[in-house]
Amino acid sequence: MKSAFHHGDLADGLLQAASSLIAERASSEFSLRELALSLGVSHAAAYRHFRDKRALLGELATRGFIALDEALATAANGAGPTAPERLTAMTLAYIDFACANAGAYRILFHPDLCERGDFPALTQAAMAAFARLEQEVAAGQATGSLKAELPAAIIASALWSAVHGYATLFLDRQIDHDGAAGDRPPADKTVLIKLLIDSVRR
Amino acid sequence: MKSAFHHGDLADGLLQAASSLIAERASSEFSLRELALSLGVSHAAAYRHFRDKRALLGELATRGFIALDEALATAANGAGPTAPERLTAMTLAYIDFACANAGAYRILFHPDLCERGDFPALTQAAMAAFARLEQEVAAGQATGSLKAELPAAIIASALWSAVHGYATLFLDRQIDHDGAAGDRPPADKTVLIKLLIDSVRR
DNA sequence: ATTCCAATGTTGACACTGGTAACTTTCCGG
DNA sequence: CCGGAAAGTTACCAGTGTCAACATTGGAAT
Repeated sequence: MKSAFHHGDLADGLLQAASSLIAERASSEFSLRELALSLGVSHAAAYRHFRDKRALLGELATRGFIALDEALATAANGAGPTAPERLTAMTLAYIDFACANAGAYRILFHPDLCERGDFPALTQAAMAAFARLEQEVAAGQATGSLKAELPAAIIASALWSAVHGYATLFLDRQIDHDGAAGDRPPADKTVLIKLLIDSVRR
Repeated sequence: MKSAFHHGDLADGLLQAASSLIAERASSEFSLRELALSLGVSHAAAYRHFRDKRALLGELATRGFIALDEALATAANGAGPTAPERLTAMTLAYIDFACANAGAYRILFHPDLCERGDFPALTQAAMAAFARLEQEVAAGQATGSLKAELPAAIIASALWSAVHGYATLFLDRQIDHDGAAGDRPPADKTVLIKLLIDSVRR
């Protein structure tokens, strides 16, 4: 037992509690005080472990990007060998991850975290997930199954834009892919992905 | 002089002040109190004109969608007659609008406004902007310049997803299309749009 | 074992926020 | 001219992030 007299590992406890909260309410908003209360600890205890609320958000986002990266890796590993197959699986997994973890996904792009450089680990985790996508594109270009006129990074960011847009529009209830709701446009992630992959195929 | 003994038209004044604030700080966050203060009015005066802060946000978002719709209309009108040309102009205008009006664009998708039905005017404005895009797609299908296998609405929402994703990633500083910044992926809106339009072309 | 210290946690405050109730001022229609 | 509705004010409430001052704990050095 390495530490902790009163709680155990409050830093991790806070992160866990925050994860649960944002998962159950599908929103990225919570207060430090309710977090502390739910752990039976005083409202200021968190400040022994995080400089700010932003710092906690940053750590949460870092873990989120790592989880997202793992989901992408799993999808790619479970798919066939060709780049179009693998990219189809990855983009689909991306959208599914976002929809299944609404609160967590929103935190990845929390406005308070958009100043790059404040949280190096976060930047690194985000870049790692992107690099996985970019590398898959580059591999496809090398094999000849994808267009090679454009840099892999530019193609990858175009793919990212599309799936990110779909995910956020869906989470914000601006589009719908379920039953017929007349008050918002219909959408289809399969169609989006098919159009995307076809547009980069050789 | 139609009315207003103390201020003139506080409802509109508040909306204007909010617009200025979010424009200059490129963020969608502001407090009702600073709004009131900047108009030389007490902090509770706003509640004579808006039930909530949400109501003010809703009105702001409604105006934002209308402005966006106008930007799309202008772009389409200034473009050539073929659907690919027009859609290229519209998607480009969409991204430029978002980047030029960061705060306003964020408000369009503010989490507090995602419950559809709370603000009918907002839903209607958002649907009108989407309808303009969808109609352009449908026109292209009718002329034979765009693929006709898929419903126009599904194609339109795919286009929307892509440009929305690009815009939000850019506003959140997750991608960059300016000089070489090593800490975020490079992107190119022109490439994205070209890929998109080619993927729906016949 | 005793002592000391750094890590951890608590209490109480501060400024700020959105929101409400009760009161006052102003204007307009009868 | 006057009464009531509209518009604005003051005073308050609960909740938030944050900080400083204090208390407690456990392990390390003696």
